[in-house]
Amino acid sequence: MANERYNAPEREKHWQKVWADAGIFAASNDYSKPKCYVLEMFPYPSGRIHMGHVRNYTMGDVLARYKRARGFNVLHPMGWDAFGMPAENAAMERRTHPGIWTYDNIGTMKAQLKSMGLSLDWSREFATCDVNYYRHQQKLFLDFLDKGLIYRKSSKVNWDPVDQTVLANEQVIDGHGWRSGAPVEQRELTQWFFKITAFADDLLNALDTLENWPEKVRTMQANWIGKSHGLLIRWALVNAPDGESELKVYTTRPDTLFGASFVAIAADHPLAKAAARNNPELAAFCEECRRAGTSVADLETAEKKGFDTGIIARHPFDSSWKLPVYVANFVLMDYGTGAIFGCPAGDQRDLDFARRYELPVIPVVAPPDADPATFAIGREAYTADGVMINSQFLDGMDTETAFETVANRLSEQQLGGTPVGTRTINFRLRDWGISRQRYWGCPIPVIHCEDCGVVPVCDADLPVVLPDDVTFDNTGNPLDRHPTWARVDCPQCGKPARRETDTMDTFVDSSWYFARFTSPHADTPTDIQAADYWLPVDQYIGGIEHAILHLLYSRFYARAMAEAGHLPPDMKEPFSALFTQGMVVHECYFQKTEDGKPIWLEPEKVHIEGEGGNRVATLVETGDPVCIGDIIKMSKSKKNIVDPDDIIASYGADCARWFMLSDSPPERDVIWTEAGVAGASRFIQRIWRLIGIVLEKGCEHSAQKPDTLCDEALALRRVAHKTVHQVGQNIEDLRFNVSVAQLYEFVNAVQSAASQEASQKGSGLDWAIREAAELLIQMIGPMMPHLAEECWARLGYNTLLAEHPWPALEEELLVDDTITIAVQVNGKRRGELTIATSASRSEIETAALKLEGISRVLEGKMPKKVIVVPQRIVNIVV
RNA sequence: GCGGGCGUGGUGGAAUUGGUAGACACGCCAGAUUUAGGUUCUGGUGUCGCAAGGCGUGGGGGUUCAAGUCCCUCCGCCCGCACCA
Repeated sequence: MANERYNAPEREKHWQKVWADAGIFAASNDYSKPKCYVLEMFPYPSGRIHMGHVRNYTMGDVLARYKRARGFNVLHPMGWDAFGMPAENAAMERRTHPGIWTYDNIGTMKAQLKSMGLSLDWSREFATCDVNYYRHQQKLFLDFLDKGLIYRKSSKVNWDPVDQTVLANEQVIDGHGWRSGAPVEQRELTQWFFKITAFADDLLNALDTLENWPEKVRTMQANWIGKSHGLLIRWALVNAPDGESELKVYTTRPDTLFGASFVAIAADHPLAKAAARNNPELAAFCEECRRAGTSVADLETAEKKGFDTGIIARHPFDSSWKLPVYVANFVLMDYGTGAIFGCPAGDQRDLDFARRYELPVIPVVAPPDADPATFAIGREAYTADGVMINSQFLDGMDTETAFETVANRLSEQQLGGTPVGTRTINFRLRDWGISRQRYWGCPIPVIHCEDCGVVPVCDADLPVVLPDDVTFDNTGNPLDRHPTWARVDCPQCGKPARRETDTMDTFVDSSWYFARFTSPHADTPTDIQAADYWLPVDQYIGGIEHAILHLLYSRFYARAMAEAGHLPPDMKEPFSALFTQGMVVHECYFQKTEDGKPIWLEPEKVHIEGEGGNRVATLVETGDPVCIGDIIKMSKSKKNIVDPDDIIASYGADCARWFMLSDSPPERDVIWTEAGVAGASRFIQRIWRLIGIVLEKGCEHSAQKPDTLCDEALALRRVAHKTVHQVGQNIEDLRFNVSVAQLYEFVNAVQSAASQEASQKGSGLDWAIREAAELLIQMIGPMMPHLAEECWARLGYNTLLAEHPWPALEEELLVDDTITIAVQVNGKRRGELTIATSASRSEIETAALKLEGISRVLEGKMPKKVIVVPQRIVNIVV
């Protein structure tokens, strides 16, 4: 028996069935138990799972299994982020329905996830395209609308004229639609918006409370929210069209007001539009501005250009000081007021602009160490703080004082009966436009009536169900083309009216799924008691690519849901800890065509020999040479993909899981290699053999702990219990790679103890080896659950390891009687000292000075100083 | 430009948060066993040196009894945002 290999694929299926039949991974509704909610970002059902999923879900599963063993009531659910454009595109290509494609994929991927042996509570599974999910999303929409958290406005959108749909900014590539390739147009459309800006300050401030989030994500969100303190200044205008008398300008640098040499407005600014009506040249310039500037490359190379409108602005502190008003291509309509005052000395863009149009450059802030009399601006603006110069009553002040002084003066100064300057806080964050002209999304539950306007669908009429009889043989939104679906009577006046045919952005679906998992079958969106118990998510795990959108939207949703009574009132942050895992990367292989273009090759088609820089790749079939490319993220286009199914079928899920946890720290990219998988597989067989050896030793499952233990036995117990302690701690800290290393080390220790022939009866070594083996199996349980379960049974247990508590530590074994520490002379290691752990400083010092190697180095010299850090180190200074 | 991160053997990476640098794994070398099939076992493996011993965590400088870890500075790489007034 012991010589047989462990047949992972076969035994894994067995244990998966046993777990499923026992139903042990369903979260309990016993709210008196301590809870732990472990969640990995749910997948989009694109077709098949990939190695990124394997890594993500393995990490979550290790934590879930570990927490369960530690006595927590664990919620570890899974679902599907199932609405979205790919399903519609697939429907168009395959002449099928998006729902059929989506649910097919879910079926496939669910089977794949099950083959990984994840401890998921499948009883809570849902897809966001299930009516029973999106009906509640519609209810949330209506309640948010009622609370004033949703509004409708006309806004500019990216419009793909071929696909007849709105595109998100991410879907516009170099000014062209990512799918159709058509030049994207800007269109004014009336859209629904979520008032995320109402929470801007809270979303920013609360970032400080998210201690268990990566610093990077918090910074990215803070930058995205983009809070700034400034002053709104009203400039009096002369010669403006339509008798316009003033222009509002937002600035964060009112201190530089005396350095102003022009005013600039965005091409879309109402004043610009008004001025352009009687000025074809200006109109053409504005049009040019609108067209440019979609791609990153454009922005980098774009020169600062402007057009003098002929309008004059009067300086707030001196009405005789007249500044030209330009339309400028670098002023954005949707930030601040769409208008700036240009201070060339203090802003690089303004300086570039001023040099081009030969406008004055007046230095107003001098560096603290510069001579104010001679300080001048050359090619670079001075943007840092300093001392005010050339600024009348501000001269000599520091930047901050000057800011305050200007703000105070302008708030007292009047223009047309109201203050010229108002202190303002400005955010970069925009409200979230959620209208999409697509079919495969959650219908927005409102009705448009000619008489009553926008009328919300009554609660009783929910859900607004997507019609199944739609066609995808044309572009645009199939809901618009449906003959009857949109026709409905107005709930208020009863006259014929029309349903909203836009659907919600799919980011809405994923903004509250974590809350729905806490009561997936409730008749209301959430069950407050369940939500109160389970939320927040204790550990959320997913990719960094969601650092802003998904994670910010979810934080907004938690607040909005609390306000609408769907979450406990004090619930704000949905995810108390966030972990962003690295990608799975793989070498890519290619051959070159005659014109030098690469033809990418699947890894299994390539054979590699040699090592390091001498590696040679050839085509398996023909032996033709193959080029080895970079190590990059697994992707279909580069074909550097390894299919999880293939690995699980030949090596088993435990092997894939173990490899994913080994070596690379979880936040860093992991390189998938054949050698690494083989190593993991060898380790599985090694554990299997080790258990065989332990069983042969003959120590019974039920054997009592002997009264006396030999030194070897005691030493093994010490190692075992220390390892249990450390592996547990490292799992909690998500340092899986370190846990893995400790387990390797432990297996080495157990194996070497087990191979000792000297273990006589009565020494207790047999018993200690048996204990160590059982502890080993319990420790690998969260990581390689099938192998562990199999070994657990082999060791004589007829209970499930998956239900077994984490081993209890014997604290006294964590501390050794003796310890070996380094002895340094002048900071260089010259010897080692093994001494009682409890030894005093003077005992350690005496023993260290007596060491042979030390006295030789000292050559009789008297030490000047001896530093003793008990249990750490001795350093003798001569 | 702004922000975040990283730099340790041939490779992935450890290092109790200032205390024996290179744990563990991969790879490689030598030997043993078996030699059909991702074998197994033993030993070695930072570097220079026959050795004693030097030198070693991107470079340089500093603090300290002691620095991979802290400070300054320079270099290199990766990621995110980007005309944000």
